[in-house]
Amino acid sequence: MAQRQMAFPQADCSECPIRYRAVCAHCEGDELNQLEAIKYYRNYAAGQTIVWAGDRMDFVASVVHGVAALTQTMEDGRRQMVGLLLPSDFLGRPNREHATFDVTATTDLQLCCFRRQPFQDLLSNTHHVSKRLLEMTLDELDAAREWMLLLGRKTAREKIASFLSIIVRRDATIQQFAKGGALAFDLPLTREAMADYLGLTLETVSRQMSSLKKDGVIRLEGKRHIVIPDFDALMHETGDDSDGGVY
Amino acid sequence: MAQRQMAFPQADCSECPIRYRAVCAHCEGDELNQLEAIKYYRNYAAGQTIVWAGDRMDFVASVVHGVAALTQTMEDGRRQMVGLLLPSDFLGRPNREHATFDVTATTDLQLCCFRRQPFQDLLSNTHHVSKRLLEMTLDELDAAREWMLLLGRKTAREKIASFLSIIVRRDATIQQFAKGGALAFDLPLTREAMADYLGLTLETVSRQMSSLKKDGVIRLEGKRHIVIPDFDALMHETGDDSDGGVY
DNA sequence: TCTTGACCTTGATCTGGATCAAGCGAGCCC
DNA sequence: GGGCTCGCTTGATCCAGATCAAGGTCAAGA
Repeated sequence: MAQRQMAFPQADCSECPIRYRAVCAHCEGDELNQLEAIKYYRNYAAGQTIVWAGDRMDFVASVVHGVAALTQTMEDGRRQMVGLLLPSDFLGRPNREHATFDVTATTDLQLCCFRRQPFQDLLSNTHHVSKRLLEMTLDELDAAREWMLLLGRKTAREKIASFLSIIVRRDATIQQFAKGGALAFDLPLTREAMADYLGLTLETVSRQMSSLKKDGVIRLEGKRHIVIPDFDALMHETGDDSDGGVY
Repeated sequence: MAQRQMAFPQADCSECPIRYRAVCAHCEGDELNQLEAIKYYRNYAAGQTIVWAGDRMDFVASVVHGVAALTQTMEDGRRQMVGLLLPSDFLGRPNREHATFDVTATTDLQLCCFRRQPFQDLLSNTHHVSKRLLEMTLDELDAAREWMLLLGRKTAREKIASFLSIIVRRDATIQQFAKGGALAFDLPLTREAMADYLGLTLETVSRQMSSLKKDGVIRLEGKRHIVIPDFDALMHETGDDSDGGVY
């Protein structure tokens, strides 16, 4: 546990002109050209909606930088985030014309889009792309199941600690400092978006952040900048098995 | 809404000797022989554990009949169900040696198992099997996200109503009666397992079932047999959009 | 027939997080 | 500079669902 091993995802792939490691890591020659031909970039400002649930969606995409959220909203306004997309994550579902969830940019965001129909054609012909996509989908399913445990059974404090540790583990930009392995990063979400992620209200999020701060588990520099002096101490607050889980 | 269309999954595939529609629906000749060669059946009694999280798992499987549950348990005993497998559902993850979650039979259960390594080999060579598996995994991910909304934002009453409607929609054995379209079925889960599914305690499950009964939304014949006189009335209790959702 | 134990129901009470409400600080526009 | 608005914090109060506790039902087995 002392020498924690973290797998930082790489948003860019230096050999790949598409800069989209997730899909094209093993593409070569003709396949790359095909992907190049159907790709284009799109930029969104923080807070902008990319698609609404039910909208026609004529592309699939990969996050280049920034953060996007999938959310569901009930008729009376109750909202639940159901997906958080960080750089290199995949957005959209092949063989589905309409979006199932609202997608919004929670920070400034760049997407690398592929037109859906030709992308699907490529999928049919290129086995390793669909294998990769299956792998990614299975990983997302595992993440969703962890998230379900969080939503169903964890306390507010455990939810906050778990959320912070998830961000730390997934965000490639987080710097690992020398002294004592303290971690520092900016939250990519408002308190309200965190509440939607965790199934809480924004007031409870704020209170629990203050409480973790008071207890020295985190430091807050400004509203968004977090310093974690001792990652193990944070993990201890998550309620998860202490031994790092999967072996 | 009056003439509700339900897609009942078919557990058996009459043309398919493997009786496993989900995977082999479009397999022919040699592929079928390959699947036949690596398949075997296993039976479990209600309550039995199939694998523990972390156990080595040398097979993948399809549910032939009965119901299985994937659950996660925290150190202090809090439990959350994260998957519910009905007939024709798929169990196990290709390219993963060890189970991530506990798997238990919640009713008497028969699995059609395939040895994992040769199944993976088949996946690599047979495009339509891996395409089918991707499709199934994406469906499961969508289901998991609905489930997250339920866990994070719904009230106890809405959770129970949603659970019942999910069972009705997914269970192929449910009889549709002539008069008024009333539905009747046996719950495949104990109150405790329902609580684990919904992120509640078993007492709250029991109380809300009684409440729905008192209000005439459901009838309870014995502990487990449910009659739903008016499916729309039940749907109205779920908190979901009334118009059936996806279009 | 009686006992046992698994499941389930119901009542009384407690509490974590929701809700309602006020105020703060920092950018931004006039 | 003054006034806004947005994001956030903090306090007071409330309540849905948890917890604690008792008892009911039914099937299996002695």
